[in-house]
Amino acid sequence: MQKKITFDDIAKYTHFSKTTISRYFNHPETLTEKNRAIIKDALEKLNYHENKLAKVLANGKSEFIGIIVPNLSMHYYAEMLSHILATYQEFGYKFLVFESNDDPVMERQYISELIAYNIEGMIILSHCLSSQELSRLPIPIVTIERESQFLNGVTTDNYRGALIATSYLQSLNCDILIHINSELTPENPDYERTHGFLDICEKEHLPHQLIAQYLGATWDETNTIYEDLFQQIDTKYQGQKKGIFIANDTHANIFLNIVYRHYRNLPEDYNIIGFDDSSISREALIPITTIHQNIDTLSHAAMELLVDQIQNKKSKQLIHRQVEPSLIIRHTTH
Amino acid sequence: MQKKITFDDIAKYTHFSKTTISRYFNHPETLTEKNRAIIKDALEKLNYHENKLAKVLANGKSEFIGIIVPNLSMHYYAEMLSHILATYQEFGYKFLVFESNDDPVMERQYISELIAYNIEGMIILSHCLSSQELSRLPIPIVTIERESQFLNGVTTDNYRGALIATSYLQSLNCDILIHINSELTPENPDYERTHGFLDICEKEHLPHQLIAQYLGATWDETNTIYEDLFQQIDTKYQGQKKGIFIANDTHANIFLNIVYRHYRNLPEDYNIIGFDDSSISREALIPITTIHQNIDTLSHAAMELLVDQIQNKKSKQLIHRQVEPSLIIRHTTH
DNA sequence: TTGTACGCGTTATCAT
DNA sequence: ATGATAACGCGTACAA
Repeated sequence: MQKKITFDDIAKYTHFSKTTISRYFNHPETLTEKNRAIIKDALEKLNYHENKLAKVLANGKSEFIGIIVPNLSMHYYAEMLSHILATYQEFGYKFLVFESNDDPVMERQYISELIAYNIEGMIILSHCLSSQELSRLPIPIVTIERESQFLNGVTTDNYRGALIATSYLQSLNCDILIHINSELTPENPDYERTHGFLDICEKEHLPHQLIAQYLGATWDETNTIYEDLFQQIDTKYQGQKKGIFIANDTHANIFLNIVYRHYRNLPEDYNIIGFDDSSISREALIPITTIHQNIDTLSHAAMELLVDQIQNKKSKQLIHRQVEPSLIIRHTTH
Repeated sequence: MQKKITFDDIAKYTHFSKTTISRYFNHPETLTEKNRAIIKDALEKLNYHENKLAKVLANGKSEFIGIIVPNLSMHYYAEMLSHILATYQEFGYKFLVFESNDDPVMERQYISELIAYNIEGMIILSHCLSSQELSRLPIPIVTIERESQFLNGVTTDNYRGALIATSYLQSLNCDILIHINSELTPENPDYERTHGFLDICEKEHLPHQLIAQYLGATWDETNTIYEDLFQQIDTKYQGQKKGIFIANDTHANIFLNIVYRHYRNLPEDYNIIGFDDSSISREALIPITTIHQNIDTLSHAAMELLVDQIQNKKSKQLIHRQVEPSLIIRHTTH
């Protein structure tokens, strides 16, 4: 492994000074064309590779952004990370990635590691540290789809999504509208799905039931819970046309499979609608009608917000951006 | 945003020299307990945060590892990334992540960015650059489950996995054994699944068919192709007990859904076995029998290999580690 | 046990 | 248009 080539080497080789070499990269206009060519040549001959760390130390801009996701086993987060990484093309920021696994202690450690590397900003998707705590950190932060009272953040307009889902079920002339979700507090953006469902049902006086309860932490547990829920719903609303709006696509898929296993079919009186438009909704046994979350727009908006904060160090005003969801009609609604 | 505190500030505050402050972190034994306390105190009072970039510049160890995945939409890669990130706890390395999306031009750019940040090593899961090209880079590299002729790498023992799958189907007294996979070249580790299948079938004189063809690039395309394949298989082997070993769980799930939609059931004479033990195999309509790839072991082995290379700069000998797969019997085999 | 002086590879300021 | 010199924040001989 040959010794690393530095500006000094190039300088000696070309009989210029280090400064001129630096300028070659940062202000090439100020060099004569001839000298530019000479330097270009030397760079190739000596096989120079830039050292960004030295650059960072000298000018302070690391071009790093830290990102903390709760996990990568849920496609939702994996897909979000994927879109965030893709913004490299547009913004040039590199990403240092950590998985929090809902451990606040580890998350704090990750954050201090990140800060030690002079990251210019952070994107938080995990839920285990409050926005209040995070807001005290000395770097720009943007959250995605999480509690964000004290921080800039982007979320899907979940309230609107719930409205779209519910009124679509209504338009299908369902006899009973059911929403299944976890018990949530209003700070959580997901709560707006429940909120929207209830609002429209009450305003329009639609027969409805809200099932808000613990829905399991593992797939098996969730499956068991939904089997139970299915029994309840199936007997309670026998013969009625049911419109079931479920918290997310993963759960909708579980429910769909249970119904299908029971009836060897999805009966006409079952209408299921999920949320997220994640891959499972497309790849399910019967492609699932769902509310599309524009993950691409979400992640791009997050990066825009963050880059803005990084560049204009001012921005006292909190910004919360909402992204419009849309209805994807597939085959679990008739 | 207050000015950043440095060793100099701490030094002035405590009337020690910078060196002593440095030693506080790197060789605390050499300080008296009393002085350690004084410094500790000052660090807190002034709210010091370490600057790892400066440290890296001074001592050359960035504690960065670069990692390039093909994408994160396939759970396989997302899960692998997840396990690799988790090794932070054991090895302390931070990860700079890029998604190649099978673009060799971008991948080369990512790599030079990574090298510019003095990464100590790289883990490659993407397929678009040959191990020969990669082996010319001036940093330690380990590959996971890909062509690795000129580089250290870890793979699942796919040959063994195919043997296990096939002989399990044989033990079920199938009349015909079928393997569905893409057309692969022998350098690709996945080829060993086909290789193993053929070997055992021929050695034991088992009736078999190999379907090796293009299987689609999008989910829709793949689905269409498998619908076609199902028609062929279903008519050709009517009444026979079929043992179908499919390239991976995602495809196995697609095939399962097609069969189920057709028969509203999985008939006794259909035996399906996937590969990977990815989440979809557990969460399918009927949990899918599959070959377990130990992703945890794979990623850990990869990190061990890499850390080894980083520490002992020698290692001329190429190392290829194979990880044992195992059979997970679920409900698509009878 | 502690301090001095220099190096790591850039950028920035001020000259020329 | 180009150069000399001093940062950036920390590690490490070597000296004391």
